Amino acid sequence: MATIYEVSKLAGVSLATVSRVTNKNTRVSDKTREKVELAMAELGYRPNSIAQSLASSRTNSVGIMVSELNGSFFGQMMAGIEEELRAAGKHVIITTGHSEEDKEKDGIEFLLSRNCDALIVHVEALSDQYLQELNKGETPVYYMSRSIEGLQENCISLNNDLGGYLAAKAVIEHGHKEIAYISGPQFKPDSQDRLTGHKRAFEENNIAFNPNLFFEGDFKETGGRDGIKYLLNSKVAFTALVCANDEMASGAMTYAREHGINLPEDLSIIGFDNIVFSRHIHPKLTTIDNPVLEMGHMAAKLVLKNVYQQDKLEIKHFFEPTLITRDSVRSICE
Amino acid sequence: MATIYEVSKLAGVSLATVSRVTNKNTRVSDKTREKVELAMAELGYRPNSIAQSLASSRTNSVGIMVSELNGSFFGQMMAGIEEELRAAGKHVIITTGHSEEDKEKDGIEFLLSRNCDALIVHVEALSDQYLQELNKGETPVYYMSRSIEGLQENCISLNNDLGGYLAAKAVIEHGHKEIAYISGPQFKPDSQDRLTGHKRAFEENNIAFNPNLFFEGDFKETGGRDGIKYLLNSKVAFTALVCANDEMASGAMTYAREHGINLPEDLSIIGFDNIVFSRHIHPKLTTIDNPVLEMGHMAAKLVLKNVYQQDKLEIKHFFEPTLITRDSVRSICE
DNA sequence: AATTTTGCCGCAAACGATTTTATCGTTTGC
DNA sequence: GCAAACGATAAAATCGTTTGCGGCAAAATT
Repeated sequence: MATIYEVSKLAGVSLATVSRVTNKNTRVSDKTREKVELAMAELGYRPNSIAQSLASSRTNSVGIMVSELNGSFFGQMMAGIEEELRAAGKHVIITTGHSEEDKEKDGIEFLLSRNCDALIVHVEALSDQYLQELNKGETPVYYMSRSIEGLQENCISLNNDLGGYLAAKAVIEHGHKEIAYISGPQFKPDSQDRLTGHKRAFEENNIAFNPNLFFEGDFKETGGRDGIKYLLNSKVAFTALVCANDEMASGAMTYAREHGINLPEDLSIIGFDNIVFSRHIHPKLTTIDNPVLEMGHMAAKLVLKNVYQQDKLEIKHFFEPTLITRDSVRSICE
Repeated sequence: MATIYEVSKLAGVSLATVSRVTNKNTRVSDKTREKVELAMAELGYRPNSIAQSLASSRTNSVGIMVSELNGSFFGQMMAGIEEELRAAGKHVIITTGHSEEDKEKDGIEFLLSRNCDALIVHVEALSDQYLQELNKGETPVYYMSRSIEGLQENCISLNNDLGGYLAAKAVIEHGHKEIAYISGPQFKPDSQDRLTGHKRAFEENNIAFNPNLFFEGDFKETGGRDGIKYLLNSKVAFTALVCANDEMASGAMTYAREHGINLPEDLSIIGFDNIVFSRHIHPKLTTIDNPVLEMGHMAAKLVLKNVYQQDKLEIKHFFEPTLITRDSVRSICE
C-alpha cells in the first residue's frame, strides 16, 4: 500500500500538504489540491488509519458492550448505534458482558485497552459506584438503559417505572384483580423499576400486591417457563400474568399451552419490550414498546456531539415506553 | 497514561527490554523481568495498542460484516465469532451490509480501511467474481455460509441443499403431496441451494413441482405473510407449506391463523434455521437446525489458525443441517 | 516603494511502540 | 590461554501519520 510519502513525492509537495488535503482542516490552494488528489488516485492511496490514530491520538472507534449479541433487544440497540456511527465514519468495536460483574469489568477493560475514543455500554451487574469511578478516567463512557447519580448527562434511559405502571394498568383496566408477576433479575435496575411501577399501579387501584404471585425470572424464555410453573403450583388463582419482558412472556405462554391453558381465554398475558417476535406469537402479544432502536441512535448522537464535536445535534436523555395493544389480554366479564 | 519510556526509566533498563517483557518472545533474565514488572505495576502501565499496531503492523482486530445486527440468525453467528476471538485477545469490528451490493462493497472497504488483520463476512449480494478479486488483496477474507469456487479454504458453509431436501422429505413422509414453498430471495446462494434440495426430494418421491405453489419471499416475516396470502389466493389447494426460514414460517402462521386456518390441523408448516423463537411459536415449529453458532466458532478458529498462527486448531469447512421435529407438521390420514 | 498582512506550504518533531543490529561480559571448547 | 559462541541488554532505526512553527511570496496597505 502506498504511503503518504510516495504521494508527496509524486505530487511534488511535502508530507504535510498531503496530510492537509486528506484532512481538509486547513486551506490548501486549488492547484496543489488537484495535484495531490491526482497522485493519490494514481497510487490508489488510502491513509493508514493506525498511523493516523497514533499521531492524532484519536482512533475513530467507539467501544460497545452489550450483555448478549443474540437477542432481539440487543440487536436493535446495536443496530441503532452502528447505523449512526458508521454514517459518521466511525467504527464500533463490540464485546459482551453477559450480565456478570467480572465479565462486564473485563469487557470494559478490554475496550479501554483498545484505545476507543468513547464507550457505549449496557451494563447490568456493575454498581453505580464503580461506574462513577470509571468516568473519572480519560475515556468518556456512556450508558444505555441506565440513569446514574451524577452521570445523567452520560445516560440514555427508559422510564421503566412508567412501563411497569402502564403494563399493570392495562391489565387492571380489563378487569383483572388477581395478577401474577414474573420479574427480571432483581439486581438489574431495569427490573427494579418495572416492578416499582407495577406496584404503583396496584396501589392506585387498591389492589394488594400478593408476594405469592411473584416470581423472579431471568429475562429469558426459561424464566417464563419456570415462573409460570411455580405460580401454577402455588395454587393461588390468577387471571392475568404480567411478564417483565417479552421473552419470558413467550416462555410462559408455551408452558401454559402445554398444560392445557387456553390463551387468552383462561389467562391474559402482557409482556415488555415489543421485540419483533411479539407480534408473531399466538395470541399476538400485548406489550410495552421499548424504543431501543431510537435509544441506540441517540446514544450514538451523544457520542458524536460530545466526543466528535458535532455540536448541533439535539440530545434526548429520557425515553418513554408506550402500550401496544394486541390480543393476549382479554377483558374479564363479571 | 504511562508510556514504555517511563517504565524503562523507572526500571533502569532500555525500551527494548520492556518491550521484550510484555511480548515474552525473547528470553529476559528473571532479575530484569522482575524489575520491569514492578515498574509497570507501579505506573499502572498498559501498552498502547495503537503504537503496537503501527510498529508490528498487526492490529489484533478482525472485521465482521453481517447483513443485519438484529435477528436471531446473525446474533448467533456474531456470538460464535466474538466469543472465540475475544478469548484469544482479538477484537471484532462489526458492520452491516444489508444484503445490498453497494452496501456490502462499502462495508468491506470500510473494514479494510481500518487495517483489520482479517475479515469474516456474510455477504449475499456480491458476486463470486468480486470476492475472488477481493482475495487477491493483502487482507485475508473468510466467508460465512458460502462456498466460493477456488476459495473453499476460506469458506465455512452449510449444506443448504441437504437442508432443503430434509425439510421437503419430512413433509412428504407425513403423507403430504400438495406442498407449497416460500423461498428466500433467489439471488442469495442459500436460497437457491435450499430450493434445489427441495426439488430433489420431490423428484425422488415422484411429486411434480408446481410453480403455482411457489412464492419468492424475503426471509422476513413479511415475506411469509405475503407468500401465504398469494398462495391462498391462487386457489390451488395445498396441505403443507415449506418455508425457507423460520421468520417466514412465523409470518405465514400468523397470517394463516388470522384467516381462520387451524394449525397444524388444516395446514402443516416447516421452517428452516431453528432460531431460538421457533420453539416458542405456536404450534412449536418443526424446522431444520442450522448450526450457525458453531459455524461462527469455526470461522473464528479459521482466522486464529491462518492469521494468528494457532496451528493446532482443527478446521471443519462444511456443516450439515438436521431435522428438528416439533408440532407444526402433522400426518395426513388418507 | 516600503511595509504590513495574508495565505500556502515545507520542515521537523512528535506519537509509542517493535525490531534489527551492535555491544559487552561470560562461559566453553580445544 | 585464546578465540569463538552465547545470552542479555542497549542503541537506534522504523512504522505512517499529524501538527506547530516559521518562511516566503503575493496581495494589501500606507
